[in-house]
Amino acid sequence: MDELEEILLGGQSFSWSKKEGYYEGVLNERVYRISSLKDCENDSFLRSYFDLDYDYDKARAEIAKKDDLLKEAVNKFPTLRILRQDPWTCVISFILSQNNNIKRIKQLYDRLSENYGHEVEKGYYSFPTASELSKATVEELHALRVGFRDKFIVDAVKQHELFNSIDKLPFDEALKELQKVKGIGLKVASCILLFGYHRMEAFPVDVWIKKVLAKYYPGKDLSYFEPYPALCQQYLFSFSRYLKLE
DNA sequence: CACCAGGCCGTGC
DNA sequence: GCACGGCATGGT
Repeated sequence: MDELEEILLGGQSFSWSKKEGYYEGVLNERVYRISSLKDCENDSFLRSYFDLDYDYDKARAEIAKKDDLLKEAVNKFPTLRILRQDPWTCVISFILSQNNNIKRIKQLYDRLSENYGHEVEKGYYSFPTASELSKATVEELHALRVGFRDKFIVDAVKQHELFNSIDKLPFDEALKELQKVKGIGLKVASCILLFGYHRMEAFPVDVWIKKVLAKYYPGKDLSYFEPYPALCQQYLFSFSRYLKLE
């Protein structure tokens, strides 16, 4: 595994595809092709996107001191970072994510891009904006195989202005506000706040996190993971999947 | 054929 | 407030 694989294909973004020796993704109205974090240092968009100005080494060192499991997780995924993604893209991506797997979420993400986004390079389509997705009907979305999530996407589009006010809200209020949209519950709202608004207080609890908490942290309060809840969560998520916890 | 995946909604208590 | 069944789809 190279240093980008878990960051780009591990379930926080669905914008990227692995090619021979590099990754490519449509972001910022263009196609990016990168093979290492070093490729991102001199591009202002990618520098922010990969959160390159944050001291992950310091955070990792402190997290590794908490317990042996986190130490193993940090060592297994030494370059894992939290991406700073576009909020709207995260809203729809994580609505698609419910009761779904990463591979199929990516398929649906690409299908929405090809059908409602616009071409930025021959054969490459941007993820649709709220305005572009407003053209989609429940029936059309269902025909693209999004399943029961069809009406959730339509509701998110209808309430898209709500996502402009999230940044100003305290964390708990932002969580509540996002859940006014059908199909956004606590977990999806947490993912949107973390990956779309870079709210590092978030601690999304999905089936993998549930397994790792039950097995290794029974009865523990989430405050145990302070002051790096989101990062601890992300390391544990990746490690839980790596271990294939039952 | 089951069972599962970065869960949520509606219902019933 | 909490427990439960149902839900579209495709992979294993």
